[in-house]
Amino acid sequence: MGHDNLPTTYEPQKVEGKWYRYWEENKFFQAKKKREQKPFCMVMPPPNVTGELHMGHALNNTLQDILIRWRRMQGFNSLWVPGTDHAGIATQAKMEEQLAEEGLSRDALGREEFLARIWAWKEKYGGRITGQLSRLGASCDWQHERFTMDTLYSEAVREVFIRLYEQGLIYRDYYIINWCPRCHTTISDIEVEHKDIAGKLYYFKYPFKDNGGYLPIATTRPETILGDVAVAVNPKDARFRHLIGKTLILPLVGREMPVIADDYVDPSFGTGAVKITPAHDPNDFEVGKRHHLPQVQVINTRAEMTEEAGVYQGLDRWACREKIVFDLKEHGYLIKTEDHQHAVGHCYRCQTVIEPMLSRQWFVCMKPLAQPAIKAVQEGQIRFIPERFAKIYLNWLENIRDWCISRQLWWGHRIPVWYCRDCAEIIVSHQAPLKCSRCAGTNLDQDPDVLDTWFSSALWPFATLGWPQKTVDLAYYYPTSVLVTGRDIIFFWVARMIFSGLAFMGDVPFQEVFIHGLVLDAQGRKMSKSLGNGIDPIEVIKSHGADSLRFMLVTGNTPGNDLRFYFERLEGARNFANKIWNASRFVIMNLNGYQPGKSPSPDHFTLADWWILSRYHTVIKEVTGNLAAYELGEAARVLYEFIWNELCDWYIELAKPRLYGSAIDAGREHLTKDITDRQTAQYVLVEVLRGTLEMLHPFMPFITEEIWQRLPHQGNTIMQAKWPVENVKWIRPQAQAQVEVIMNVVKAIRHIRSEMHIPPGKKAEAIIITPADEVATLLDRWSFYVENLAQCQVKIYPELAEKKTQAAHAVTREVEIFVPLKGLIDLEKETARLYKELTVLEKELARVQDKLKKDSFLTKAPTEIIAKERAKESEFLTKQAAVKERLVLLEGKD
RNA sequence: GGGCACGUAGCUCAGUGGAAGAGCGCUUGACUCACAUUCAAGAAGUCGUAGGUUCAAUCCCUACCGUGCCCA
Repeated sequence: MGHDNLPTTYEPQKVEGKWYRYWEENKFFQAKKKREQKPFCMVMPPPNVTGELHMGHALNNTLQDILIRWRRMQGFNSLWVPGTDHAGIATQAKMEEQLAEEGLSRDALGREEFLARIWAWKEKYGGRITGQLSRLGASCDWQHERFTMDTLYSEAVREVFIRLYEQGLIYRDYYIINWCPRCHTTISDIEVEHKDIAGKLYYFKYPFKDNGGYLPIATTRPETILGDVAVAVNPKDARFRHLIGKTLILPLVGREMPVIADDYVDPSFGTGAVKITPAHDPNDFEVGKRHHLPQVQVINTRAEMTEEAGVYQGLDRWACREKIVFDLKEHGYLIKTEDHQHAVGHCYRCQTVIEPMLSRQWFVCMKPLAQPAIKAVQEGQIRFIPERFAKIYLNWLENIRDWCISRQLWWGHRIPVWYCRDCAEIIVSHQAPLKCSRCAGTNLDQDPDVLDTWFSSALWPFATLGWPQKTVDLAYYYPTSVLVTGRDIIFFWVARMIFSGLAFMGDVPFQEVFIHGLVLDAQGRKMSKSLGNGIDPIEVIKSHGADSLRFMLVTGNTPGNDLRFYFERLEGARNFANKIWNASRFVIMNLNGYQPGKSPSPDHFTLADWWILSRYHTVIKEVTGNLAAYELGEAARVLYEFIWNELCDWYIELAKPRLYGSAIDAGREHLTKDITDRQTAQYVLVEVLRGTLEMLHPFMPFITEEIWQRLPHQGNTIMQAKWPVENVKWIRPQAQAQVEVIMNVVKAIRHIRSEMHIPPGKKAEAIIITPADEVATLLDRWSFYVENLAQCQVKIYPELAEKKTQAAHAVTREVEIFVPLKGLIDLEKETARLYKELTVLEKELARVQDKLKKDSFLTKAPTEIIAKERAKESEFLTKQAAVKERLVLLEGKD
């Protein structure tokens, strides 16, 4: 393959689409039909079918894609099930907005027509988000794509409802529910967001019927006074004990109501006397039930006052509040108002203040379902990563309340319940019954409501695999391996999948739950539509490439923690891609004479070869280990550093002369002229680069495929390359240590060059002093490396023959270096530099010696630590002596 | 009120019971034949505060301060 067509800058836009099509057309994403290998399965958290990809999706799917690509390369029969969710409230709300723009409403349209419109919309735009996932590189099996409203999926939902009903775990009852007046539906407890609001606490007089006195009460919601049916006090509260059983007259309304005693009342709050509104407050509802109080509904589903509110009927709840306060004040009932911070429930979707309301709804009885779900996590059948999320999960399930599952929406799974108009029988059935099972009447009405969207997504891990049918997929892939999801939906989704899986499959839905954080903006705020601070992943992909976005999202991120989106970091990722591109370009351009399939004899490996191979195998070990521990960011970091700081900065530089074939030093021609040496370097470069690209492939799938295809390789795609396996026989600590000696020398000479402003083009002389034969031999054998990398001529002596002042001095762990600089040495500067070094050395030395002086250290610390400290001491002493001697010389001459 | 997380270089974040790390930014020098989306060198941190455990603490424990999130 020619290299003329390789531009110096990597252009992701030109390659990403091509490879995704290639992978898809060749069915590389599809799980294998043969079930011989071990399975690895994930189900994708389904995004809203009509939604668009946001950064949260990008992060979530990047993490999943990394895992699935890695496991696939490891040889697991891997299935990643994609799909979308019908997202009841969100989708319906969007459709209603659209209708409003046309001057229409859902009521005007009617249920059938409304649903037809949503389906049409879904058909038209439903593929958008999946298309966007493709842009990201998601290697999910599109043959397995599911939608929560698919016919078969709907069947599973009905099956679950019916089974739970038959087990007595689903019931219909009157209860205080959370009503969103804007979404016009009930929502469950966890869909209510409690926010502290600066409100007021109003104190009113409630007069007694039989004398002129009054009982003071306090409330934050005066509009609910109209629905009051009692005032409660704590039975232990001495202030009020004598009043229990007396009758009060409700101001403005004139209703007679009792003073009751109930433990629920907190004597320290307000006046210690609490007005009771059973139809509009969950606690009051309970109190009302205990005391058999009536329930007076004064606020309707539009959050306006009902007929029961008398003259206030038709007023909006807030307007009514003002009016009531005004009227009570007029009539002398207002005692005072105080500023008061209190938590107010808001709809998680539209942020409207929730109205607690008495209503008849369907509920799932949670306690019996929660028990096994608690046990599964406690006993380790499911592991949370990071573990702390298990506590959050358990705490929630242990305090679980029944789940309100009916929603007053049209878009969703219709509740499979019919009511007989003639005998009020309730019929639960898969299909519409023809006649009543009790009275045989035919006047049947289906419940108008639909199920909470999460009721259906709770079945995702098994319904997508074919449940309730006993499919091959279900038997093979269930329980799935790991669920990857955001920490914001542990309650909504993770917990519900777990108890559903246990209830219907008799087994956990996944073995591990990998929780990630949220993507925040640069200021650390949550990305949101209302703030307008969202960043569109597709725009990022267009400008920087999907690989850069993925790499940026995965690095600098630790499990469970949030991460901030920085364009600077995105650029860093793009630069990394470019770095890889150019390193590969270098290798590809230097493959003349490369012999495929021929591995050189180990005799031909140079020190550099042993070193990089040793490092490479260490990296394999680290990356694989990090992936297994879900430390994806750490794995990415290891690869980044290996590629940039070792492969590029050192190995490629060391390999250059061997490849170019031009002798740097005539005396060492044997090193460069040797065709075998050239081929050895090529071999090592190709092996290490290809293997590294393979490890990087899960993180940056596109660029790695593009390059891999251009490198000598076997197979059709990097996706199917075998994941590199660490081989300890290649790990050579000695080679690593030796290269480190050389690197230290190179760095020291470069440092001198830079400090002394020796022009880069100018060759310097480097006199290396070392009494150690071993080090001298090493540096002599590979002086060519030092000369090449530090632009100098190396001379090695056991000791300094002539003490020169006109030379810059450096000391490494192993050697002393002098760079003679005739007339170029600024003695003052050099002396200052040495003093600084001496200070540092003395500080370090003092610390080490203090340690070594202590008996407790010598007796209690492990021997290897003591040995290490002693080695440090002698090293510092040597260095210190060298620097001191140098200073004496320079200052003496001065 | 309860719980959890975080507090490390100017910024954003890794990390570890035994000599403080990266990226970006900053300073200096260089268009060196893979790459200026680059290379080389450098400055920069009482690892939130106070105690405790330990031979040894940035890391473990306790309290406190600050920030964020979740639950009630």
